[in-house]
Amino acid sequence: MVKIQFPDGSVREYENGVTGMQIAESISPALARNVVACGVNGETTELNRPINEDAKIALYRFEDEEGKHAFWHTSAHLLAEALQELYPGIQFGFGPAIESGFFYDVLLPNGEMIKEGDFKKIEDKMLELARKDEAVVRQEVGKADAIAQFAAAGQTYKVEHIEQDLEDGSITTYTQGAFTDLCKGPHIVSTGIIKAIKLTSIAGAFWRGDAKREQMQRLYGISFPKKKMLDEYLVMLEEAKKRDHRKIGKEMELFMFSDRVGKGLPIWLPKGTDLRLRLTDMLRHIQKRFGYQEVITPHIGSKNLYVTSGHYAHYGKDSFQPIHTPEEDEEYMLKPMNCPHHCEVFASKPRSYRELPFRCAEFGTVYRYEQSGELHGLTRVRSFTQDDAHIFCRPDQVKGEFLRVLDIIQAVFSIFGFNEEQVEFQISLRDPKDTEKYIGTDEMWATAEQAIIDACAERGINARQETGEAAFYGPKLDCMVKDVIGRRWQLGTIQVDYNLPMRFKLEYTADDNTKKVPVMVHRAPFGSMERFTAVLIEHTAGHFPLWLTPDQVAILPISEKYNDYAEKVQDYLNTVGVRAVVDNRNEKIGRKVRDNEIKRIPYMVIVGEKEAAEGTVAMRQQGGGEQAVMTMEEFGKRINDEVAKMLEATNIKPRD
RNA sequence: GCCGAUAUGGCUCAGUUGGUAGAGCAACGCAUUCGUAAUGCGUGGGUCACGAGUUCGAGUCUCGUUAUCGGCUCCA
Repeated sequence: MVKIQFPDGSVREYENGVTGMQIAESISPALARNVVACGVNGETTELNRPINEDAKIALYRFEDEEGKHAFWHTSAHLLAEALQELYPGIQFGFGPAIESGFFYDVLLPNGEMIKEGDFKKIEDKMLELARKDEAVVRQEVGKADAIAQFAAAGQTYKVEHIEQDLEDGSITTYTQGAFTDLCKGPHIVSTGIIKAIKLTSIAGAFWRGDAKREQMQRLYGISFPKKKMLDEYLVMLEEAKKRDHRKIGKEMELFMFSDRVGKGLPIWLPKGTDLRLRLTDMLRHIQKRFGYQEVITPHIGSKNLYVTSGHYAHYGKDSFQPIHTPEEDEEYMLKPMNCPHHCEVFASKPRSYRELPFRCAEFGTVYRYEQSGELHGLTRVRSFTQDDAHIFCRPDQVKGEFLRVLDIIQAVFSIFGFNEEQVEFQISLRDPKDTEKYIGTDEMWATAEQAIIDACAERGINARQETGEAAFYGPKLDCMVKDVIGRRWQLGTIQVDYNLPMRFKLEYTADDNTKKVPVMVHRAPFGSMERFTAVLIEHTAGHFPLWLTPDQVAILPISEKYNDYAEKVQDYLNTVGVRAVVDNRNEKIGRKVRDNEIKRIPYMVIVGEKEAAEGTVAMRQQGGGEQAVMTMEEFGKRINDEVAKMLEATNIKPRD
């Protein structure tokens, strides 16, 4: 017989050979919620593996999302249990499982602080407790009892949480050993299968995310059922860090920051600029085919412009403050967005319904005062260039315009090989219960929201819908991607706006000769050149596609005797539009190959006596791929053909 | 902005309990003139982020400033 104790304390018996799945099916749904998976005697196993006598079952399957959640959630409790022993009087906040690992928010008494140097001690204590293999026991408690219980334990944050957020009848606690936590579960059955633990970092976190409340210490950690899995995780993390755009940006000399210029102000170096201009040209080419008209507007604007637009009232504190010119008593701001300028472009002459939609595009550089602690490489900066455009159209044209923008996004993502797993879309809708917060009529909102939903559906985009996330002026669609270590960054956004056209009193003459207010659609499909480049660097690990990469070909002479021929080849290639550099250092060919491999140049051509005599080059593909000998003309054509083929996809036209 | 950590030649990093800086790579020079992931020898290069303080003496200890990193908060 197999005797199994469950999280609620109950014990059941099963025949030998019963599988984890059969056990899960035999118990009540409420209990099964806690039966995430199973492991036997500390060894992980699949749910369908037979379980034999004397098995002490721990419910666990790590690969399963919910299994990870429970495993890491219990690990968070284990952390708290260890901390409680090590630091009497410690206060606990929240301690959930997260995407990779877990954290616990804590506050030591008397202003004491946990330091990174304490990690080893804490990890050891956690492992010591885990080895006791304590059962995790679930218990339902009434609200009054729960408050009394945690008040007695001195847990004021837990008490506050119960009092303010929890309802009587829905409160449960989980106990392992001497530690009891307020928690809704689920958990693994016992702590014994937690075999490898690593505390990863410590950070400040405000209680309830409120910057006005106490700041607690947030301890991050990760745990695994096997030491080997932890090692693999750490190796994976190291590998990911090698793709960090900040590291590669430095290695490839793409961009830099200077303390003297100022934090958050990126400087694009020659190679990075070269790449960015090519990227901009590609987007520009596509936009032209989609009927956008490009404009250029100043980097500053009168403060009144932003007062009119309403941005000053809403976001003034997040902008660089107005510059006062005492001579003429004027105030100017660095432009935090391009929309007001573009409204003025629309208003520059009377508009007819016949010329709508009017699509006004600009690679517009904007300046925003981001909090210093929030700056991050190229992904969060204080000066950046949006691939911005504002579309002025009739309400019935909104859906069509969304479809056209989605066509652009999908085309560009496919050019770079982004797939659905890497890109997430979110539709932000208004909260219909809180209509006061939003401007515009119910009908306008319904039309616009339905237009976004339908447009996504038509283009096969699986978008998450978030109610209450819309801007006060209209619904929007955002596009998110993850960086190397799983942080999410927003790239593109498409937003419907009923507000600005009214504030700027924009109008067009309709077919019935009445004046009507256009709808404005903001769109920046890739967000900013900075963020998009950062994502591209991490996505490609610096191995940019041939058409985009700064140096396409490295020419390696076998010895200095062939430097002249190498330069001749370079001249020819540059003439036919191929970007080639010569490595004329006095080094052996093996060394040159190695160095240029590390520099991530897609093609090398090696030239020596034979090639110089015959006018040929010995091609080598990056990564030790294809090798072949051909004339320099053939090689130039090959590169150009390959580039042309890659860029064919940019010759798209709107489908509707 | 808040919490914590970090700051040493162009890059990556050593530097023991405070005794006045070191390696590898890169750069430069010489030799070599080489056939697909590191040829050898040599040379130059650092106010140890910046500013105060403690001390006979500070890269090392203390305080402040700046920047960066990890989070929190924020993100038009």
